[in-house]
Amino acid sequence: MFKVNYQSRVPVYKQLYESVLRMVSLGVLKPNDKLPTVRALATDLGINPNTVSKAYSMLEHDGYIYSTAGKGSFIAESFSEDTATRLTALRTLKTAVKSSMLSGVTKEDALSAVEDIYNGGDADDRV
Amino acid sequence: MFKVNYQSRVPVYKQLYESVLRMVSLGVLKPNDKLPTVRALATDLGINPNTVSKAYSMLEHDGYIYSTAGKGSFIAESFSEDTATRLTALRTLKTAVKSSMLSGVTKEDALSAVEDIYNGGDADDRV
Amino acid sequence: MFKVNYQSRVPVYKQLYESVLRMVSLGVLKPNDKLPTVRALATDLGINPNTVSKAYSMLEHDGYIYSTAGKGSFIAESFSEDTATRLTALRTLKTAVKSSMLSGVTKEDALSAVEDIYNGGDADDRV
Amino acid sequence: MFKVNYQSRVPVYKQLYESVLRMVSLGVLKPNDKLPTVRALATDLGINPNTVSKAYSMLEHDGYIYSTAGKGSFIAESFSEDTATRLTALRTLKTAVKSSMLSGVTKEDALSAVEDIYNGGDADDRV
DNA sequence: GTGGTCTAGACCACC
DNA sequence: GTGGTCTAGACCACA
Repeated sequence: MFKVNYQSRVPVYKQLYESVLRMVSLGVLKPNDKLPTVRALATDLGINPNTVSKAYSMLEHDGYIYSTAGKGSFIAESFSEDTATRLTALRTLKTAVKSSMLSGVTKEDALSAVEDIYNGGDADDRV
Repeated sequence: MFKVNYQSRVPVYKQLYESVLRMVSLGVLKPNDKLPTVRALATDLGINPNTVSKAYSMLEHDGYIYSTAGKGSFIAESFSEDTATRLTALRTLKTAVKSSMLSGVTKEDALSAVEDIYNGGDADDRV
Repeated sequence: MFKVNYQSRVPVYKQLYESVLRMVSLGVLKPNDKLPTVRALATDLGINPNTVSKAYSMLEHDGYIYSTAGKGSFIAESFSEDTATRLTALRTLKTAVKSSMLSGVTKEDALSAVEDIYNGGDADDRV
Repeated sequence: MFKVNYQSRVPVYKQLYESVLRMVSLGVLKPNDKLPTVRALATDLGINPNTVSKAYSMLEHDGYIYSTAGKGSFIAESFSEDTATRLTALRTLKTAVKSSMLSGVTKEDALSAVEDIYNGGDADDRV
């Protein structure tokens, strides 16, 4: 269900964090669904339980899941598929903006690109 | 001229690296413009010269600036000269904007995302 | 395993950088092999950990190795995987050998030049 | 007659050093030919006389030129066009070997490439 | 004075 | 324990 890339520079706990967000945005996980226990997921992935615990703590801190001792961790009620999708989309967008900036795209061009799209312009239009 | 956020989890040298790129993207710095000397910028920002040096070294390694001992550091001519890559970057950005729009991201959020990045915001910050 | 020449004008970190590449070219190191830890190699060579770290950082930046905190540094899989570039490199080398032969370089000199480089000699040394 | 690239990472004095070698190998300068004076060349190129002086000192140290106070600097008698050509060719070869090594060419392949060429193999043969 | 390298020693995030 | 970052301070090559 969850996968981590050990060769990646991205910390494992962060990969787990984002995996949960992705699961919700894809509709695989829904509000009040139960997440695997820390130990189960740790042994399943062959990683340290501390790492899983760290990811869950961050998710709880950010209000995306809630945990109750003895029962487990669950997707927060407020964390619907829609909000998850919008959230991940916004993050992807930021990454795209950043890489375009690093490629020499000026701020004006970037802003007008956004305007263009939201005003009905087609992404495939010649620039 | 350059600013760094010491609270950020993003390394100072990386903030400097991107600041220079941003300056060029904003048109403040142009090819063959002289960058502040390593020591001057270090004392100006209140940081260690090594940290500035690290940023400059990386910029040079990546071909964005050129440095010569005894003279200083300068914006490379080839920087942002390649309009072809800039145009493809812009098209990639437009595609990203469009898909984010389809995922429910509002125009305001998209615009502020652009502002964030060009003002030094980090794409990796949790929303 | 790794050796550095402290007398050389070539920076130690660069010697290390090329040593790793040489090790792979010689077949001593293969993809996913673990490199010595930064601290271990530093004490082994009697140099500062920062210097080793600098070499490793550059190797990672250039995609030859990958490092993860808490685990170590490893030879990248993609390294020397690209036989195409290796073949073109070999053809370029042959052209260079031929033109040097036509310029009066003896076979012995050419062979010892190759030995020099692969044994750590620097191409920039004055002859 | 002499040119220097101020943007290059190669020190100016070294560019001058190699310029003289190239001039001899091209037959432009011959044994006992007079080199421009330090001051003349410095003002001509718009660089510091110390830099020219350094280049000349190295050339003299390596036996390629000789200087006599009050008269100037001259190409050494032993430094014929042939030796200059062979010298520069060997240096070019070393550079080529090094870059091929960095591209993943093994030592064996490099050595057999040399053998191939000197045994009559054509550089354009398929590898 | 300029950038480049290196040391010594510290703290942090990650596993 | 592992790599990553930063500081403080030193020396060198270059112009």
